[in-house]
Amino acid sequence: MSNNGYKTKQQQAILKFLMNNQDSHVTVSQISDYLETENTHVGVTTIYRHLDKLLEKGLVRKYTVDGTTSACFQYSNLNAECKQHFHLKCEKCGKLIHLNCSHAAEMCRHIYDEHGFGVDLFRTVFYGICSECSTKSEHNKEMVL
Amino acid sequence: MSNNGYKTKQQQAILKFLMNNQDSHVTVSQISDYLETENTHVGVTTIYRHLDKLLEKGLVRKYTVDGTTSACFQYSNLNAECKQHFHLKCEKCGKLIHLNCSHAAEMCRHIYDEHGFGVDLFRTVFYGICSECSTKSEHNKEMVL
DNA sequence: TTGCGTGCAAAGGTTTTGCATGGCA
DNA sequence: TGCCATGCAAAACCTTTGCACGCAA
Repeated sequence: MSNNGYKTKQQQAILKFLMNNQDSHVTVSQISDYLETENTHVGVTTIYRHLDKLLEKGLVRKYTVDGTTSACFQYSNLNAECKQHFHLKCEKCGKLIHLNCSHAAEMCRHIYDEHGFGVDLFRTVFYGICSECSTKSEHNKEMVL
Repeated sequence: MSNNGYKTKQQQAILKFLMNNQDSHVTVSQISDYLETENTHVGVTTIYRHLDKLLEKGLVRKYTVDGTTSACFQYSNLNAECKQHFHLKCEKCGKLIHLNCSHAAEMCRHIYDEHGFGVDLFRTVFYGICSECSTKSEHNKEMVL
């Protein structure tokens, strides 16, 4: 069944990098480039394969960001709790926030009860600007509606 | 300033197809294939260029769906109202629902007031299963939590 | 030793770019 | 006529696959 497979240097390096960057999303080439600077060459093929495994395990999330063409990945230990709260993602700094909020949960129930739509909390992400970024850029307010 | 550019056959054909399929998202190759069956050949380059323009104008939305590799586009006249309501997208049939719901608006305000996060309603999409699809597939219920 | 993990090269796709030609206004 | 629009080919990317070799257990 190969529950976890072998423990290899490459696997550890990738996972370590992802965990050190939980606050932001990274692309495959960013992972590759970074590891290169650490004198730890890992082929992109290997990176893709590990990300696939991590996705299956629910340890990373995969995003497609606005104008970019390549996929972004972000470490996020998706456990049972993540089915019950929302995810907010800052469009500025990329931070992922796990929001435990009864208001949100209630609204979800409302949408299901009244509008018949079953929201997939695993998949749904709220995009916007986090509090830090919005105070940081008071001068050039962009899209904070 | 080329506010709208020229009106061409290709442009009209693409827009017409998108408007006739507002309920679902389509890929560039689907657009191309369809136009081919209509004996209206339009190069993919042209399709990409028009979609870019339509995106800028806010007349279409761009998605990346689950396991697929190519981008999906969907006609959706984003007007001022769309800044004030939520968008629900069915993962099964692709339908896009504009949800005017005071509960949702209230929750948004709550998230901003209490959690300091300014939700970007233009960008945010709720993924899930719509009422029709959920009743349709009662037997193999998948991810309606 | 066994079999998964790795990395290279190549393939497969999607999207973009350059450039000559076509067509709207 | 003046420009933008178009389409082909090629380039540029991103991602996946095949296969031989490496390495953990």
